[in-house]
Amino acid sequence: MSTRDKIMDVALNMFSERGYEAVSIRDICGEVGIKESTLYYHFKNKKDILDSLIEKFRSHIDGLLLHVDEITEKPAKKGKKSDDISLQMVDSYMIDSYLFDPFCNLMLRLMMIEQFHNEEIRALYEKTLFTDPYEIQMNVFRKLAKAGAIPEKDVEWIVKETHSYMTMLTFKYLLNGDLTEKRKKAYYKEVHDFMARRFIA
Amino acid sequence: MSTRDKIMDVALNMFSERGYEAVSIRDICGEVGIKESTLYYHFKNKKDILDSLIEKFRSHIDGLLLHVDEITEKPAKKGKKSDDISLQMVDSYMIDSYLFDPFCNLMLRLMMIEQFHNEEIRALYEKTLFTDPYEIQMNVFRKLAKAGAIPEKDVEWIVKETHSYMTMLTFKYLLNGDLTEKRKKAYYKEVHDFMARRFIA
DNA sequence: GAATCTCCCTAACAATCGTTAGAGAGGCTT
DNA sequence: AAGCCTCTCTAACGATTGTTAGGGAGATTC
Repeated sequence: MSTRDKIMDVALNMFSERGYEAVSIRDICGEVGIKESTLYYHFKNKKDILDSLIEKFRSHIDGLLLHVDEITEKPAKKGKKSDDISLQMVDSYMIDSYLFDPFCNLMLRLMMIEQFHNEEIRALYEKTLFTDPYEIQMNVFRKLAKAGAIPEKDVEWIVKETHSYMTMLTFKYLLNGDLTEKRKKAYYKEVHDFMARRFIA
Repeated sequence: MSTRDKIMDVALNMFSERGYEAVSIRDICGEVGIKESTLYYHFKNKKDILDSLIEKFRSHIDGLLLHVDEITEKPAKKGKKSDDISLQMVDSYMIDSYLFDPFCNLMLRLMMIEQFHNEEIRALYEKTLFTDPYEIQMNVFRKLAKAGAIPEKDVEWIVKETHSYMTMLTFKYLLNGDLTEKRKKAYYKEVHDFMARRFIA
C-alpha cells in the first residue's frame, strides 16, 4: 500500500471514531510512521484528506449503483419464486458490498459524525442512507409487481416497511459500536426473518 | 438562567454540532460572555460539562419513563377504538416530550457523535434510541392484545414494524440536519399515515 | 555525468488548547 | 466593623495545533 493510501486508511479509522477535528495531523503521522511534513507532500492540507476520502467514497458507490442497475434491469423470470430478485439484490449485493464493507461502514460513521457542520457531507449522508436505498428497493419491487409476483397497490407500503426495517437495523447493528462478526450476524438474521415472514411464509 | 445553566446550554449546542473535542473552552465562554476562569468556577474541567449534560439527560428521561409507565398501567377501556392508547402514547407523549424536545434532540445528536469513543455514551445511546422505545411499545401493544383489540400472535411483528418505522423516521428527520418545523411536520405526517393504515383503515 | 524528480527528513513558526494562581467587587452573617 | 462566601476578573503556564522552509538520499531522464 502506498504512503498516500496508508494515510487515508489511518485517517478514516481515526476520523470515524473521534471526529475530524479531534484527530491531529501528528496522530495520523504517528500511526502511519511518517513525519508531518511528509504528509504535506501527499495532501495539501488536513481538509484535503477528508475531501479525498469523500471523493473515494463517491466513486465507490457510483460503481455499486451501476452494478445494481444492471441486475435490476434483467427481466424477472416467470415461474420463479417471487423473492428471487429481491433477495438476491438486497441480501447478497447491497449488504455484502455496501453495509458490511469496512470502507463504506467507516465512511457512513464518519458522515454520521460530520453531517452537522458540513453541508456536502450531510447531503451525501442523506443520499446514501435514505434516498438511494429507497429508490433501489422501489425499482426492484415495481419490477416484481409487473411480473405479477405482488399486487401493484401493495408496492409502496412493502417498500416502506422493508426499507425502514433495514435502515433501523443498519443504525442498530452496523453504525453502532464496533462492526463485529456478531453484529453482522445479528443484522443478517433479522433481515432474513423479515424477508421470510414477508415472502416465503 | 444561571451562568451554570447558560454554560451547559451553549456547550450542548456546540457539542451536538461540532463534537466534544472540536469545541474549545474559549468557544463556549465567548458565546456565554464570560472569561475562561469563570467557567472553571462552575465546572472542575471540560469533561465535567459533558458529564453534567449526560446526568441531566439521564434524570430527564427517567422522569419521562415514569410517566409513560403511569399511562400504560391504566386499563384499556372496552368499546373504544383499538388505537386509542397507542396513538395517545406514541403520538402525543413520546414524540412531543422526547423526540421533538430541543434538549433531548440535541442530546441524541451529541450521543450519536460521541458514541464511538465513549462507552458510557454508547450504552445510553443504545438504551434511549433502541431498547427503551421497543420495550415501551411492547408494553402498549401487549396491553391492547389483552383487551382483545389485536390478536396476541401479531403483537411481536406489529411492534417490530412500528418501532422500526419510527426509528427510521427519527434518523431521517429528527437527527439529521436542523430540527425545523418542516422536518417535524414531515415526521408527524408519515407516522400518522402509518398508524392510519395499520389501525384505522 | 549533470540535472531533474520523487519522497522523506529536521526544525521551527504563530496560534490555540485546557487549566491555574491570585486579586477584587458585592452581599451575607457575626 | 470584621470576616466570610459567591462570583467574576486579569494574566499567564506549558502543551499541542496546522503548517512551512529547506535539505538530503535515491532513482530517472537527458
